[in-house]
Amino acid sequence: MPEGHTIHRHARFQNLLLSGKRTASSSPQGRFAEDASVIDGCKLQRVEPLGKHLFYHYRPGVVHVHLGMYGRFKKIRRASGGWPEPTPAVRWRLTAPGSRVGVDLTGPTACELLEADEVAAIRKRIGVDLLGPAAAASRDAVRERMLGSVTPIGVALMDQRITSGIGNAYRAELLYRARLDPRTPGRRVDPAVFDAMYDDAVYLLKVGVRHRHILCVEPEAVGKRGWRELDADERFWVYRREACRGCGGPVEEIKQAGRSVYLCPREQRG
DNA sequence: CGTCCATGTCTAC
DNA sequence: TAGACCTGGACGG
Repeated sequence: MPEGHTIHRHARFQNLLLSGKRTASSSPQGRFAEDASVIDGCKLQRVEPLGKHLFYHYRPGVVHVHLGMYGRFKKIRRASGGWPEPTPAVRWRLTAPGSRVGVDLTGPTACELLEADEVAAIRKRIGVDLLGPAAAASRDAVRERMLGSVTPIGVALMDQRITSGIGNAYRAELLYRARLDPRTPGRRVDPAVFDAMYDDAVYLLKVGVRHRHILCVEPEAVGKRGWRELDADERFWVYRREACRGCGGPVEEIKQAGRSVYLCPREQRG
């Protein structure tokens, strides 16, 4: 489930597990084998999340990981007989000799060892990380950019060059929670509505990091007392739903930049 | 077993 | 704007 919350959660966990340690790297699947051999046995200094990207800082270089649509990490545990046999699809196995836990990465769009200038080029094209330290202070600048344009707000929210971390599910849910039609041109969006939606994005992403799922429905709205109690089908107001959880009306599916956006035409206005 | 679909992004036409 | 990348879960037979 790789939107920004997933990436930050992986970074947090993997930092606790592996940072500051000499780590073993291998590529059972083979496509990362050459790069893995360069960093095998080197100390992992830090795992840095940036939007939907991860940077693994080593002395010889930086491993850049992007999960894309299919990528996932799986926790592995060392038993008495050693580490479990990797499936043939494991692109990167990362473990620390002293630890009982490691990770297997499968299916990423990117898993590559980069030089400093290549990392800098990626940073340059990634906008404000809504889960990063500059999120709150960047609201004015992001509002200027999105509301100073005719680009539909639903398209702008997904543009990782402006803000990073929001994916297709959060986009639909943020727009519903703001009662905003995705097709509304940026310059016609009410600034106060935008500010509330921006703060909501930061809030929901944090909820997602904490609870490991995209959760967009306040528990009280479905008669629950906590986020952890939400069932899988109670997480969304409109995303991939037939009926709007709010008003019960039909959810409309439209395409923006090639991706489906779900909205409640009764409640969301431009 | 097969087919379809997906929370993402890049690239070629 | 379509195709490519690449994996796994849901579902049908």
